Amino acid sequence: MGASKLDSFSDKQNELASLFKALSHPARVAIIEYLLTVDTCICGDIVNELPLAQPTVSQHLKELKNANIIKGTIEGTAICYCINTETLQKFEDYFSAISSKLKLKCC
Amino acid sequence: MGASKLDSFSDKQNELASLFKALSHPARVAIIEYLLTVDTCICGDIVNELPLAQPTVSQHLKELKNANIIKGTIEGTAICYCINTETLQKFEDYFSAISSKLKLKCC
DNA sequence: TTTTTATATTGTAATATTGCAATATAGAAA
DNA sequence: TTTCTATATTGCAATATTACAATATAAAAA
Repeated sequence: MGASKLDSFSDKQNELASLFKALSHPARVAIIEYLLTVDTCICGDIVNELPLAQPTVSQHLKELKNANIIKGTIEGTAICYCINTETLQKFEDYFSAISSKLKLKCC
Repeated sequence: MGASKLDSFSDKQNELASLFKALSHPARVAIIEYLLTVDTCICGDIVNELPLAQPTVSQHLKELKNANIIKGTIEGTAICYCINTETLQKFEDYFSAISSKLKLKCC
């Protein structure tokens, strides 16, 4: 015991939980917010923005990429990261649907 | 080492990460979705809805309560749970702000 | 009071996450 | 080619999460 019983839940619930998990660390929130402050995709720089060592940042970037929250395209030696708009849209859609449902009831 | 370096990030980033962490498990997503399917607050029942033992569900409910995502009011022997609309609104606001920012740039 | 019912807490084992030094990889510059 | 520069991978220690049996708590019913 100790591991999550993922099989017991629906694919959608697992997918959503994975998306939230990808944002459940302040470093990864910071990465998203940094990508939002710059006008274009950014090559490099992310390591210098965070108070973490390069392998740690690389690991966080990998998790965000695996969750499809950011995209990374190779640009010579560097890698150009940017936010995956479609995935962010999923979050917005999910919470706006919840919000609509909540407005229909009283508590 | 191994623990998160929470001190290195802003309060807002830590707060957001905590909110996402609260939703980063399929059982907790399932709890939220169950609370959304019923018209009013629900007393009990949640344990029967999930494929997990009572102490495990209780622990997940505690995490959602600590994150202010759900509210629980004592109703005799039972406890009446419902979604905390204000916190859910925070999520919606956050992602709709991100969405607006994303529309202003091209990638 | 005793019993039942609903939920919380404690303790603990299994597993996952976090962070980073060391090292690997691979394209660009010299 | 060799060196530099940017990023990824590996390995491992510290810590956190998940799940649940056992137990505790506390109000309601008998």
